[in-house]
Amino acid sequence: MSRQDSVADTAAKPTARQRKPSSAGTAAPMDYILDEQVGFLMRRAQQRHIAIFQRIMGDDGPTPTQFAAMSKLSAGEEISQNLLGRMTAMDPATIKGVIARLEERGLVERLPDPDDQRRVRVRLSAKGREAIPGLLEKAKAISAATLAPLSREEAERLLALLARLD
Amino acid sequence: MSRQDSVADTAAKPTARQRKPSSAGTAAPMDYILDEQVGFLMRRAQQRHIAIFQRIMGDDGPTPTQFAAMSKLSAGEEISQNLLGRMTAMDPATIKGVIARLEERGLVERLPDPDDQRRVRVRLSAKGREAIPGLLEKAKAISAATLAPLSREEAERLLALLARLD
DNA sequence: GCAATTTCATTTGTATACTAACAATAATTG
DNA sequence: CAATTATTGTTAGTATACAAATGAAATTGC
Repeated sequence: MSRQDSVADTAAKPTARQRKPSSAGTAAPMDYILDEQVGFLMRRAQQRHIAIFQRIMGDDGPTPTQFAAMSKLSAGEEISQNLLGRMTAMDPATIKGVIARLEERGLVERLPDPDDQRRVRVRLSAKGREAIPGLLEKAKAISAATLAPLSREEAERLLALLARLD
Repeated sequence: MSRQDSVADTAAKPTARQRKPSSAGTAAPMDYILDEQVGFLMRRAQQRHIAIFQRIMGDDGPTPTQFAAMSKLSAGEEISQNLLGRMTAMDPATIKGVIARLEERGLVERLPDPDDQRRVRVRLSAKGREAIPGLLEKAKAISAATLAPLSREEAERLLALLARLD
């Protein structure tokens, strides 16, 4: 059941352009094709990636941002919450929720920083550390599955180009 | 230059970032560098794109998904809400909220479909139609600014590669 | 013609993500 | 040292996103 093909099912979209006979009062269509814009293509590619992520990580697995935080914490050091957010490209408000949910699931611990009363130090719990090897294995499979439509050279080119867009 | 696989296999790995002296009971770090994974790079590129989008559209402008819906509606025809969602890569639950917010702002109208009692037909309002030319102009600027770090050839290559990831 | 299935839209719940405003604490500087 | 500024973390609010469940309406399959 479930798995209602979300968006990708039977194409309601002809690959052809969105042409419209220049009719009376309608605004001129201009030459703007949504489906070819970088933002739209990135959104769709990410939707597919996230679906792959959830399929491989499983229902009780971490979300992409939760895994990103755990991955950075797996280096072993305690990191302040905000710094961890910067390392994983998350806003302070966003990383707060991510860490809260990881803490609820017993995967990370939050400790006061003795040197700075403002800071909260975050680290993996024992349970979190034990989960890391399996998660890394799955994360590699996720990256591979996401890039599967491309050859190795194409994938390398894509990653290089994406890296320049930030 | 063939640096690493990033695709599937566990191969030899030079250039270790994320150093970790193999200490006691900690899990082995493996060769997984978050910052080089396709999902992380796409998330960052999209964050930048959305920031550009908001800057150019302005504070009272549409969001990316709101604009996507308006862009498809600008062809002039009335479309059912779910079909519009498929055309813009949005879940039925997602497109519902997008259309509701556009309706609150008077940019679209929702009408019952006389031929199908289940359907809601959506179309641009007069105010929405008037806004379209300016929005399309800005949308072009947004795509250009997002791709600004790349040459034209690189941008074309990126778009072609992204289009194959969906 | 009618039961089974599918489609459409909605509602609820969870999880990003960002802005803005805020309080507490550190760091800087005059 | 006092005043200013910066950093850290939190809360509230808005807007995607998707899963799952539901009810109503249309199609189909026999």
